[in-house]
Amino acid sequence: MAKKDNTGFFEKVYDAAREIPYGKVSTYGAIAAKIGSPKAARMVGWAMNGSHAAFPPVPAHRVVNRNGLLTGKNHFEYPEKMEELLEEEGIMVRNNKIIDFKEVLYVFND
DNA sequence: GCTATGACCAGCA
DNA sequence: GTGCTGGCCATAG
Repeated sequence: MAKKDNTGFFEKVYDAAREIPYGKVSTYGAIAAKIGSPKAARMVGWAMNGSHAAFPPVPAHRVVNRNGLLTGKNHFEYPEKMEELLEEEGIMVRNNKIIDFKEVLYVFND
């Protein structure tokens, strides 16, 4: 808390995404649940759609779907950019999917 | 104010 | 086990 009123839902998503530490990933549902809307997972994805305009930058490459699949890789500068970033952080990616997903999955603390 | 969309999730055939 | 449909919340037009 101790946070001023953000622009809205979007800023909350950005803030949650920035909470993800290096070498870790998270899911849309987890972020949505953290901000108080476990059903707004879709909105989370859409929020990330404008994450490129957010500052500080949001590590959207650390945000994947429930299956650990790089669903939003298509929205990056180029599709393989997401995989590169993940592998750069020590996260193994195979066929657009994160290996040992549960091991690199970051859990938010309330 | 209503309709359409969105990088999802869960249930059902 | 795989594929698809519905629902869910919030923003933009």
